[in-house]
Amino acid sequence: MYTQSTHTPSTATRLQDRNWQGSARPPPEVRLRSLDSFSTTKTYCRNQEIYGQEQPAEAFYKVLSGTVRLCITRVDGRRQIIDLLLPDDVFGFASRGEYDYSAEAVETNTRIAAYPRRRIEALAEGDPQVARVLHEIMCRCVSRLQSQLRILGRITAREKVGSFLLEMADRLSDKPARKVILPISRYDIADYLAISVETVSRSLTDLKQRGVIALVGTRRVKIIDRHALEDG
Amino acid sequence: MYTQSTHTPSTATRLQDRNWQGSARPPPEVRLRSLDSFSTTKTYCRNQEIYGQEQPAEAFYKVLSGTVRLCITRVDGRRQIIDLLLPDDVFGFASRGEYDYSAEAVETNTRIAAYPRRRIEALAEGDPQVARVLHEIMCRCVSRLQSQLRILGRITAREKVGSFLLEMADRLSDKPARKVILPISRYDIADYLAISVETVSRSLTDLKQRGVIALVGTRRVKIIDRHALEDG
DNA sequence: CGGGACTTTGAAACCCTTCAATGCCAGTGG
DNA sequence: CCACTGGCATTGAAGGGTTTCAAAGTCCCG
Repeated sequence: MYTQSTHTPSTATRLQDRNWQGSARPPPEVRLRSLDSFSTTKTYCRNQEIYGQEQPAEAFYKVLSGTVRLCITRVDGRRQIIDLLLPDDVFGFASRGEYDYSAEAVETNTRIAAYPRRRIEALAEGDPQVARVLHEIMCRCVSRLQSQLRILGRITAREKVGSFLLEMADRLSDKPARKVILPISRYDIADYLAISVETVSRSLTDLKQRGVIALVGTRRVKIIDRHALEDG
Repeated sequence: MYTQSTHTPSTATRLQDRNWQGSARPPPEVRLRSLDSFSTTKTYCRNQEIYGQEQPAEAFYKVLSGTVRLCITRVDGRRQIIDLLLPDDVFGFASRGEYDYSAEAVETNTRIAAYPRRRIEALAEGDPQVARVLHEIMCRCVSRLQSQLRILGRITAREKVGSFLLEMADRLSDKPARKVILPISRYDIADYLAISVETVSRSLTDLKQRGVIALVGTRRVKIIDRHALEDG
């Protein structure tokens, strides 16, 4: 089902490897090599569950490569994607001891690092740097969820799809990019934006015909008129 | 415009005053009286701004009484409410040093405690308990935003309004309550659920006529059929 | 080369938005 | 005391966007 490997220094991954933001005085770069000795890396298959809803929350996870979706399935069978995790994103927070949503790998060869919650939290008790990094990670998570709320709050499907494309372009690249390779299918986009698959497809076709974007195949998107995407 | 008062022991408020959740071993109750000596309490008027978008993020805030909305106004003039803060909720996190949204008091006599960010973060550096509480607060924030995403992800307006009523009932009371007093107007509900005011009104009327809820005046809602509200 | 999943397109029904008007209520001033 | 005003809430009707159902087209992988 999956391959598992203990962490090795050469493939070192850190829970967070960036500057301490949100603080007025920019502190030195925080490298938490100490955390990596606790992490375990697994490779997941397409659609494979990383953890299930209502399972005890025993670890934080960080996406090394690939994409992860947090979902919930309603009683009527409809699926909702609550969050989409890209490389370097951290997930697995739970405020009640168990996960509120299930986490699934989107594609085969999705590599995930798992950090045992208790050990990390115990570490944070003693090491302010660890606590600080945890805090920044949470801030990023909040920021990501707020962005998604802003997208879901838009009125028309074209606006939602347009904002989604921009969001992906920004998150998948360090600089403002003109080309995006969509990490998920139309179905996933639909469940992420709370619109039907057909509407997703029609919106993309619409944006293409308006000359706002260009499509190469189904996953490759070129952003031609960024301003039009922002306004809807 | 507002009244300001330094903190006094008699009206002691804590940044967080609950058990450490999300951990396997339940630790003793955490009372952070030390943080309160740094907090400043202000009373805000109806629609008064607590902080503005893109202002430097200099403090965390906790709602003591009343309601706060985090909003953004689009270029087309439409307003979106990204988050709704009720008593005991903490807000004001920023991942880039400045606030992403503006915060406004909903009603007159909204009391807010402000905790200077730098001092709290400095405290957290030295006191693991502070860091721990900060972490739990962030978890609650993430949980709240995910709930809102779940609501915005529903299809029909009736489902959205129904979920919103349940959410308010759960958040405004410790136990599952049958009666809710809505803290915000129809306009605010509309901007929070990303539907028009008229649709909010029609949805409520619809739910009333189906016997799912009862309305006393415009703000008082009695939940009659909780199950129907959950399913939509 | 075939099967299956994914994507696109069409048409009808439905829901929501928009525009418009009315109703309601509290606060204010005559 | 009453009329008036402004903000909020409700209701109606028309138009437009989205969902749903259906079908065809495309891509990928075994």
